[in-house]
Amino acid sequence: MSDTKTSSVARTTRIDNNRTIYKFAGMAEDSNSVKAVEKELKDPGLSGDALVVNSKKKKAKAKGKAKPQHEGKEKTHRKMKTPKEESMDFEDSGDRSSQVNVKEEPEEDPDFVTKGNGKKRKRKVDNTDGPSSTSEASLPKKKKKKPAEEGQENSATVKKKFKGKKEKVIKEEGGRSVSTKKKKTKEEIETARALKIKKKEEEEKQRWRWWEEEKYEDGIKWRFLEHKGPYFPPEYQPLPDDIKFYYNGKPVKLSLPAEEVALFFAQMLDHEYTTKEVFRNNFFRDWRKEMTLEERQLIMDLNKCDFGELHAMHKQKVEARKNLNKEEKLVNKEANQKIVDEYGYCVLDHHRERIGNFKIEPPGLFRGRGDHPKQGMLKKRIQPEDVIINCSKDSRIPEPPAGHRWKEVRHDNTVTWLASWTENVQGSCKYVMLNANSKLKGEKDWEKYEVARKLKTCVDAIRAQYQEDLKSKQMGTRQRAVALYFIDKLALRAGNEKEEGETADTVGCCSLRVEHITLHDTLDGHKCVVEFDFLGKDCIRYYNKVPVIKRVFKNLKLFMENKQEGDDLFDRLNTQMLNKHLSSLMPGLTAKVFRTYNASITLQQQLKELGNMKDNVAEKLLSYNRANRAVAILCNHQRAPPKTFEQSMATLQSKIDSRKEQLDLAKKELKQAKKEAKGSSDNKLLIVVEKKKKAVQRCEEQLLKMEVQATDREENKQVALSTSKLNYLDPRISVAWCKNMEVPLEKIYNKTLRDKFAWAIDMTEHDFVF
DNA sequence: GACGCAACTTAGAATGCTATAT
DNA sequence: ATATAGCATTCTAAGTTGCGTC
Repeated sequence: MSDTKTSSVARTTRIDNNRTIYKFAGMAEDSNSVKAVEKELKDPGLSGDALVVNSKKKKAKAKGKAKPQHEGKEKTHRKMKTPKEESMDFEDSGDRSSQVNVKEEPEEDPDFVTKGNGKKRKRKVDNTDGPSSTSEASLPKKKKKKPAEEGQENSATVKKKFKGKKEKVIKEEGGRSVSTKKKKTKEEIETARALKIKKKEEEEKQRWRWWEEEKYEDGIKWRFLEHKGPYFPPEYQPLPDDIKFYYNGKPVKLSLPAEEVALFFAQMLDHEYTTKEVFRNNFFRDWRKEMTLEERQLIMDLNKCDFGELHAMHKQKVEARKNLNKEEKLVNKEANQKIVDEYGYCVLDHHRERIGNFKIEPPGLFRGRGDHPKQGMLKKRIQPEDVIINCSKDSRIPEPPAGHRWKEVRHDNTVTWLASWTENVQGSCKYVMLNANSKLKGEKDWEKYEVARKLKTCVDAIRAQYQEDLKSKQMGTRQRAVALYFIDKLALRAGNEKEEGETADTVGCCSLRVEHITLHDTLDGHKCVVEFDFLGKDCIRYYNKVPVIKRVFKNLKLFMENKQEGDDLFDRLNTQMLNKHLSSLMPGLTAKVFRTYNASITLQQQLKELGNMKDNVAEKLLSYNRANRAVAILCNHQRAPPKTFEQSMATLQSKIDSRKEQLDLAKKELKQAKKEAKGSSDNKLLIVVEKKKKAVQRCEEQLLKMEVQATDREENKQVALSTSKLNYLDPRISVAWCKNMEVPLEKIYNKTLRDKFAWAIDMTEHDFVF
């Protein structure tokens, strides 16, 4: 809501991004040719009795979900997040219709055509069956590794260690000559580099190249699994005697369980959560359950509770931890490392694999997103007696903490989890699973992208089909077609039904309700515009105005007939039906595959459009980020603008300004020098001219770099790039792009990402096409 | 076929760490 | 030398999907 302020720079680019997105995302519109429109006009449409009956029939939901949730126009109350910018607004939508031809592109993509069928086919045979294939052809080409090449990354850490040493030396030897120091540093840097390279090589050698192995038969996830069990958080430490809780102004010594929960609340006092009515009520109810009878009789009103001292103590502790000196921090770090070494790894089929979340979640107050009805409830401490262990029969069974036992030890190799427990707030299962760089996760990820690539081969047929289905006599089929149109065009999530009162009120495609869309016959000169406004996953607002094809528009009108706020838009459709239909069109196809597919294909297309080999690395990276951003906007990946955003933008701008002045000065000097050198053959003067020229050039380069950075940052203000990078973009597209553009991969993938996508980095050649 | 649960992926916020500016 | 911006990592909530059960 506060976003109208967005600067023109950001706005322009965003619109650009949208525009490009729609080039492909609107493909469904393509066939909205004159003919199609004419046909539609002739469409007898909704005269069928069945349809009318259907539309009136209330969905037989056991939970009776379709009750209006808000009287009148209270809609805005649910909007927890800043709206998606007006960028999704109109100017750009004009382009959508004008992009009609471009939208066909994937099929006619020069890449696919010019590369020749043979090659393309071969690639398909090679890769499309991906991780699930056991054929030799599917094995990635072996590559010589070049560990030295990537040697950069750890230098920082190693260097730092040596820096510490250096300082010591200087201190001890006081006035030693500068040259000695420098020499030493150089040597050290050399050693550091060597060390780093070695480490890297070591790491590479240790890496399990599972993608070169055969896949297990269906359903089997491992043959051998051994681990130490999860790590439990430390027991509660009682408050020191001088820290007191007050009720109604009088100090009250709480029982241990009540005190622990009180501290949970006190720790959060700076957070907005603790001011919310729902949070406070839930907390208070659960807190009282932990109290002794006397406590419960005394403490009747949360407003009379004074957590001030507990809060202050907590803040002090945080501060103290921050202010630890180097040695103390190192001690802590080593202690943590020890825990990781002991509990953070498991052995899976002869390989040591990192566990993703080996720590049991500590107790605390539940922090749901948005208006969660359960926010503030007590999340209880998990005991070993709550935990199920999963491992090999013939492995060393993990020992429960002293005096405890496990809830159960099982040996189920059709699942990937090592431990699980049931969480008390929502009653759902929590799992300990492997890290993203593990075989189990990586293989699945690879498979995901292969399914998305397979969709590419049949997406046209599927689109044609749902276009056709828009005219179906069956209401359910029509609804399915419209939903699919949204999912494909707008990358909406499937939208499962949710139990009312258990979670925040959020929706996806299939669970859209009539109040979430507004139909405009015309809006700002566009016809058939659908205005979306709803809260999606994590209560992130989705706001978008989209022109749709006429048939979709007409159907939407029909679906909304005789309905009121709170009623489902697609009352004859749910995600199961939708997915069942999809899987009949292509094995493995589900609603979310469209998100993966559209995200990846957008990236590939954007990279092709934006990239310019002549650009310098900074500009290339800006292009990459823009392509990435186009995807993030499509998928509605938002983030809260960084707290320091305005300020950091201002500092950057002032830097740019001062650099500009410098540049002006340098230019003047160059002019002057040229003047002086003119006619003269004095070598010295010529040299001066050259020098000045270089200075100007340098200035220009730096200025450009900063300006690029400023643009990038501005455009990124509330767009989260990481989510799509991590979950939606086929890494092979990025790897191939880096190879083609001669950009070091480290510039776009950090260490974690490189680790996660090791399979892609290893197998991708420059000619990879999604 | 509704329902609920199990298992797994996707998500943004919170926190931690490091490189860089001052 | 220290502060801090910004990236990386951790955390865990919130989705999707498939399956078994009645």
